[in-house]
Amino acid sequence: MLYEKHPVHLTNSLSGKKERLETIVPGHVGLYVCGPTVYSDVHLGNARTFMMFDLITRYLRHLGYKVRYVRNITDVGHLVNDADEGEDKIAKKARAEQLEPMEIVKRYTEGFHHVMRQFNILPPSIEPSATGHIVEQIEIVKRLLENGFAYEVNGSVYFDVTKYNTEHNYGILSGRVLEDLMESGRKLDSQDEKRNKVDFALWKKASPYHIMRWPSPWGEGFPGWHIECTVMSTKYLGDTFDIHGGGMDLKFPHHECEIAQAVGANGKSPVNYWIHANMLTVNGQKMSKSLGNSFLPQQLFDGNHPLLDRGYGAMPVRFFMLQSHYSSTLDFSNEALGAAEKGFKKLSNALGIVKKLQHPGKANADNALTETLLKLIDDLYTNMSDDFNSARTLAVLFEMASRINDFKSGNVSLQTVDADTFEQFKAAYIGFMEDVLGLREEEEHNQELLNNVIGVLIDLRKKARQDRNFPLSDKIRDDLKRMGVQLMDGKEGEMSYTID
RNA sequence: GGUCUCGUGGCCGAGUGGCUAGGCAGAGCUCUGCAAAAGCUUCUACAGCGGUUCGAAUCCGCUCGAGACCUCCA
Repeated sequence: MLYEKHPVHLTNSLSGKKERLETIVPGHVGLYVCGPTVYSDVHLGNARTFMMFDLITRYLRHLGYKVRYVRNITDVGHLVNDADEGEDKIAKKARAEQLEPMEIVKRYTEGFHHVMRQFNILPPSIEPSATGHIVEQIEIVKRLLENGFAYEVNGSVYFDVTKYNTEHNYGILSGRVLEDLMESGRKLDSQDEKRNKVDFALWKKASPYHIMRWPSPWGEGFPGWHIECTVMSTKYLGDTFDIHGGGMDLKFPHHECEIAQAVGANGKSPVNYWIHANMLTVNGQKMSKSLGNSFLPQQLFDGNHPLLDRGYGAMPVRFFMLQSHYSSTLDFSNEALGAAEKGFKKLSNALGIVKKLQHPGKANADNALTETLLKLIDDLYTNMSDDFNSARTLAVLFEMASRINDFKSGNVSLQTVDADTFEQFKAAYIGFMEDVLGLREEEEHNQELLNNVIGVLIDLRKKARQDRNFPLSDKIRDDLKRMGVQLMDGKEGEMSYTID
């Protein structure tokens, strides 16, 4: 198997070190990634994280692993803002728009899926939703109460972090020290039900006007902010599974709480390898809604945003993101995207070329060249297996693209490589471009481009007709017709067209 | 304030102590009716100061600068 030949090493956030991937069941990988909260549009920064885990999944599968990829949809928990401030605004707005929560969930889930498709991000194997697992969440809260790591107050249940920390290590992932956490930050409100401010909600009692509510042993309420991930990950992947991923900003408290909940309930550490994707930044600052520097993928495609000089295609953007390592911050800029666009075009052109290249069969192989080509193929795996280094992998692909261009132009004859080597080379280039990196040829003939192209032909035809060069004008019309574009002449010499 | 990360050439970005990252941009050349594409050649680095080492962008310390988390955030 390829994964035996090219064992994967990945940086485990738990240890901070690069470790060799040893899966629980040989040949299988259980992967859980925290999905979006579907109460607003996903922005470009969000998309980056999902793209990075798409890359990881694609590569693991390419190596021959059977990957069960679970990515949730959070549709209850921190949706309705019941924080200290501002809850009235949201409640008012929801009422004003007269929307059911599920209508909102549906709208943004579909929007999210649409964005995923645009970036060629493959769907997960399982996409569970928090509201579909209320029963399981209640069960695990019960177990935490039984095990003494939770307490009930007025119909709400909280996780007892201090108690947990006497037996386990709260902070094992994020490096936080409980005493420090107790000292910093805001103080415990006198009305607060928590015993300590570090405690977090497992189940919240629903206020009379709270719209999302379910019956529970503690009265009507809704689940807390972290419990859904613990439930959905362990339900589908087991009490201990291989890899858990998410954005860097979820490391604390979200992932730390997940560990505490799982350990508290099941008595074992839930995850062997934690992977955190870093943030997309704009002018050095994290892209986020609250800072007002975020934009939506659609705005990126249209160029419809003050930060954008113009629009960019989804594939060049994907290429742009793959040029940096998932664990590094990536700074967005028009200049960088413009450069990426050109770089991507180069690789994309070579992809189109290599697909058409046919080896003549006979060969007088040049050993040095053969070795070089085989080495390049090997480098693809070496770099991807080294913590999914897509940036280095792209560098290898650029080198391969140069070779492809040489074959195409005849600078280097295809006969200097034997057919088998060439087929391997070809398959590797196509495979890594399309299957592993998820980069496909730009073929989205957008309507505007097509219009303009046909416009040029129409102008030529008009000129030809004026010159009474009818053989040419007829050729243009006939050739286009064969492609399904019907030109129609109007009375005043204007032309229109239809496409089949 | 606490914890942590980062600072690479005009721009973006890889870099596991010793070997060219790569892309974009710039310069020259080849090819080309003109372009484009492609090919060849080429220039510009490692925030600063110390230290460890035969040798450091890479390890250690300090200084300066930027950022992330500590509240929902991918």
